[in-house]
Amino acid sequence: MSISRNTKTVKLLLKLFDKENNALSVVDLVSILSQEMNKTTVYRILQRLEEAGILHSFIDKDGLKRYAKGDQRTSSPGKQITHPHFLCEECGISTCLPLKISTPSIPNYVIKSSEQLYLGQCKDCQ
Amino acid sequence: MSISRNTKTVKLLLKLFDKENNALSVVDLVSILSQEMNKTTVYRILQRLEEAGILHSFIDKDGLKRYAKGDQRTSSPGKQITHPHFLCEECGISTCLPLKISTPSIPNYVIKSSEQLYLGQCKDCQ
DNA sequence: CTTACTAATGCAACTAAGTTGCAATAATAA
DNA sequence: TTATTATTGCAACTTAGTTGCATTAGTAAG
Repeated sequence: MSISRNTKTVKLLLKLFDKENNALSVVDLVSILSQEMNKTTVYRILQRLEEAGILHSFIDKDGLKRYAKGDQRTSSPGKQITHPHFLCEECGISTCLPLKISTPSIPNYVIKSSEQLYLGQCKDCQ
Repeated sequence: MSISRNTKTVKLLLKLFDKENNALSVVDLVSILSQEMNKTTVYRILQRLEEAGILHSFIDKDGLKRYAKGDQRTSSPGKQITHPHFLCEECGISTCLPLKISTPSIPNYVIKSSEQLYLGQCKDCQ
């Protein structure tokens, strides 16, 4: 499923993520795009881009939602192609980590997906 | 470091967590204790209990803060005794998982701690 | 190219989580 | 018993995110 209408605002957000390799918080995106579109529009487009599998999201250490490029939807129920995220405690930059996640098997629990956030220092902050 | 004053409200929260083995959201705690204390007090006591190493916290899937029994403070800088948490997508119950977390080593990144949330079904919801 | 349909947008008002300042209260130590 | 000061309650505030609705603008059909 792709986005049904290729509007000016959708194009702007796609262009922004085209050259952005980090995970951006919605708050940042609203701020960056404040001259170009309404905050409600930012929220709604991000939601659609995630449903379309163009972006994926996660909650960071502060409870803020962040978006990054790539698909993380459930392809088949209970199986999620997921990866950990990194958040630099110094500069606040956040990235996707290209690692496979091995889901542990725990008695009495059925684990369907996971959210993993690693905290520390990025390359530039060491 | 322990809590400096053993007030009525602190006792109530300690008693609540004494018989509670799950991780409770602050929102739930404020609601449960609404007759006994002000929501600001709940927030502040939870913060102090975490600083004292009596409780630890994490952010759940919805970006809400949850608290559970036990210490998760950094004993020595860069070393955190941490464990994953589980959140049942059916009933919303959340627990600590008694698992060791193996921190991956990734080139260019210094990883100091991690937050791991597993989602799925708990024993009662299968 | 024009028209009709309706997804998408902007705006204002709202909800909900969490925070802050300050005066009043109540643990605790002396 | 008193003095000190940590803690509390309250009200007002901040901020992330949502909702309803009228207006606008993609898109497909003719």
